[in-house]
Amino acid sequence: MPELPEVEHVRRTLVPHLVGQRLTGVTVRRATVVAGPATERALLVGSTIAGIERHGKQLAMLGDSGRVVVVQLGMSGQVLCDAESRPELPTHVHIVWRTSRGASILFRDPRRFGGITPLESREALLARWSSLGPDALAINPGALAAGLRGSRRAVKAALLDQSVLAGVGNIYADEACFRAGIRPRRSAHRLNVCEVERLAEAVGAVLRAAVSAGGSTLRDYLDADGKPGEYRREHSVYGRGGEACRVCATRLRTGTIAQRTTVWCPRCQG
DNA sequence: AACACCGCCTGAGCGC
DNA sequence: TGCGCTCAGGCGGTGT
Repeated sequence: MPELPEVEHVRRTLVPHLVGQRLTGVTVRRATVVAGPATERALLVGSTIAGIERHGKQLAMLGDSGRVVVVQLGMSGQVLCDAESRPELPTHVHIVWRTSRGASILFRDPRRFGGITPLESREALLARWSSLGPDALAINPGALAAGLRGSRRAVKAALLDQSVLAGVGNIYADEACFRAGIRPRRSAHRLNVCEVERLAEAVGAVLRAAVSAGGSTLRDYLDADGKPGEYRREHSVYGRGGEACRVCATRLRTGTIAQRTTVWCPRCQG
């Protein structure tokens, strides 16, 4: 489940493969993953990739033509660089680009919650991203307070709202609430200044730790050793409902907030 | 107008 | 062994 740290990790690993490279061709194996016409021009064929940017969970490949391709990974999306040509493609590969260096760039997305959105200009990208809140890695207490102000819903629901804060998903929302000592069901507008400050610090700290670890879920995926639970060791609450809190040993509670499974410590999160 | 909620998808994990 | 069930969740669309 890619959230901001996993998407940032993908961005960083993609840069050396793509930036400065020209896209020489594309194979569209499933056109429905592309919003609008899946033409070569829209998919940057003939363009040299000038940079790869990220805002929240969205990736954008910038072509020197000025055109842009936005990639959203959704639940199960991957962008894979396949230098050597394998005999067989993995399953659920929807788009394959070829670069001037002879590499293949695959967009794979089994559940198809993700997708590709071509845009005609960098201005269109900025317009698109302006409807998102500030990037969660750069969040500060003032910006978070502005996003929570006047919202009566649960603080976790607000954290998951990409127009409030871009990049937080279910895992890191729970982890951030735990770190801040805030019960996720609290009404957002009832947090005091001190609590908003703690929450902003917690969101940043949790995400930075995950980014430097290469993304907790992604690393789990890359290991591919069939070793379940390896990455869970890093999480305080996510996926640990019913188990003992690592701080106070109280049994962690599970519930549903904003249609998402939510785990919290009834003692640490007052 | 803010917010809740649905439905899209596949694979893992489970009980039988 | 294998079947059928539940669960996982980002996010656009629709309902209240």
